Amino acid sequence: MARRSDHTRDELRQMALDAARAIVKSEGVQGLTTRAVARRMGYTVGTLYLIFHNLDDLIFAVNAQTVADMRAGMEKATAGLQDPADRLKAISSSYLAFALQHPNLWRLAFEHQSSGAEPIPESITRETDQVLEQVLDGLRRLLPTLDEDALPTLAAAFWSGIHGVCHLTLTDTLKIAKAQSAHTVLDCQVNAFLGGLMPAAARQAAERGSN
Amino acid sequence: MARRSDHTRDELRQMALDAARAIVKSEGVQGLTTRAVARRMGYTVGTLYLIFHNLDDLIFAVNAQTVADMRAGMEKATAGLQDPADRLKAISSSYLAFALQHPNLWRLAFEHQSSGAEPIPESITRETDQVLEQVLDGLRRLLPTLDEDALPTLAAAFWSGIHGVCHLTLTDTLKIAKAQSAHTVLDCQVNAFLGGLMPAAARQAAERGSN
DNA sequence: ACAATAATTGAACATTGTTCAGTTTTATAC
DNA sequence: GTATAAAACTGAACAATGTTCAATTATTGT
Repeated sequence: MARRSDHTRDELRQMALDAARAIVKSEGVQGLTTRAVARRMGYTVGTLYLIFHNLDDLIFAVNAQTVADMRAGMEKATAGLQDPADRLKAISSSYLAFALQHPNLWRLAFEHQSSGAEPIPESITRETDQVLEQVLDGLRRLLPTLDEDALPTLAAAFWSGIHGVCHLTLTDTLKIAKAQSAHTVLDCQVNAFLGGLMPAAARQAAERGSN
Repeated sequence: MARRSDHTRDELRQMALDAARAIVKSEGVQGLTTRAVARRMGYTVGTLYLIFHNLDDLIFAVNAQTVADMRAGMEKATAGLQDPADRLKAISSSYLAFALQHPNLWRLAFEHQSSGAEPIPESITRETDQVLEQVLDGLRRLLPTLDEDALPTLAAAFWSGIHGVCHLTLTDTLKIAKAQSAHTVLDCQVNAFLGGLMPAAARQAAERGSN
C-alpha cells in the first residue's frame, strides 16, 4: 500500500463529510458542489470519486450523519424522563430544535431526491426507524389498552404531525415568526393529538371492560 | 406590434407552464430544464427568457398553478358540506389525494428552494393563505367557544399535521404502503387532533360558564 | 416597397457532475 | 540502494446545465 498524503480513506471520507456539512450550513444546498467540497478538503474533484460513487452518495452520507445527530439529540432530551407523555414531548421539541438550528441540513435530509433510482441507504432508514420506534414506545406506554396493531399507524401520524410543523416552518409556508411561534404551534399540535388519544383509549378500555 | 408565430405572450406563457407541468409529472423535478421546456413548446431557450425572468420564475408560476389547483380541489370537496368537522376532513383528504396523484408537482411546490433570495411571490402565498383560512374557518365553527387569538396557531397546527402526512408519504420516510395506508394515517391524525380539541373546548367553555 | 419594430434564434459563456489516462508518491523485493 | 509494482492523486476533458445577447427573421405601419 502507498499513499501520498497522510490521510487514510476513512479520514478523507470524514473530511469530505465535514466539508459538505460546513458548506450546506453556510451556503445552503445550492452551494453543495463536488468542486466546492474538494476545494475545502484541499483535494481535487477526482479524489472525491475515489471515496464516493457520486454526489448522491455523498449527500446520503451527510444525511445519515444528520439523522444520527438528530436521534442523539432526542436520546439526550429524553434521558431522564419516565412519563411517556413527557418523553413524546421531549422528542418532538428536540426534533423541532434541530430543524431550527440546522435548517439546511434538515432540508437536505428530508427533501433530497436522488437522481438515480437508488433507494435510500440502510444507514439512513436505520436511524429513522429508531426514531419511529421511540415514538411507538412512548405511545404504547401512554396507551397500554390500545391494540398493538393500531400503534404503527398512530406513531406514523404522531411523527407526521411534528414533521409537518418543522417542514412548514422551514419552508416559511405558514407565516410563523420563526423560533418561538414554531414551538407554540408544535405544542398545540402535540397537545391536541395526545389529548385526542386519551379519551379514545379510555373509551376502548371501557368497551373492553363491558364485554 | 409584430409576431412571427400566432402565439401571444399569454399563450406562450401558458404553453410553457403546460410543458413544464408535463415534464415534472412524467420525469420528476430533475427533468425540468429550460431546454426541455423550450423543446416541448416548439421554441428555443431564448424565447423562454422573454416570458420568464429565469427558471425560478417559471417554477414559481408552475407552483402557483399547482396550489390553485389544489385549492380548487378542496373547494369542490367541501362544496355540499355544512358540518365543520366534515369540512376539515374533506380538506385534509383532498390535500392528500392531490399529493398522491401529483407527487412531483406537490414536491416542487413545497420543497423548491429559489436560488436567488427572491421571496415567494404573492400569487402563491395568496392561495396558501386561503387554504389556511378555510382551515381556520372550520375550526372556528367547530369550536365556537375558543378564543379568536388561539385560532391561527390551531389552524397552523392542523395544517401541519396533514401536510406532514403528505410529505412523509411522498418522501417514503415512513414505510407506508402508498395510497390506502396514507389515508389511514391521515384519518388517525385528523381524528386524534380533532378529538383532542373537543374536550379542551368543552373544558374552556365550562370554565367560562363557572366564572 | 420600405423602413421600423417586434419576435425569435442560436451561438457563446460559466458552471455543473463525471470520467480516466496520466503523473506522482509510497511500499516492497532484490 | 535501485527497480518495480501498486496505490494515490491530479487535472484535462466531456456533456449538460442556466443565462445572455448580437444577429436574424417576420410582421406592421406608412
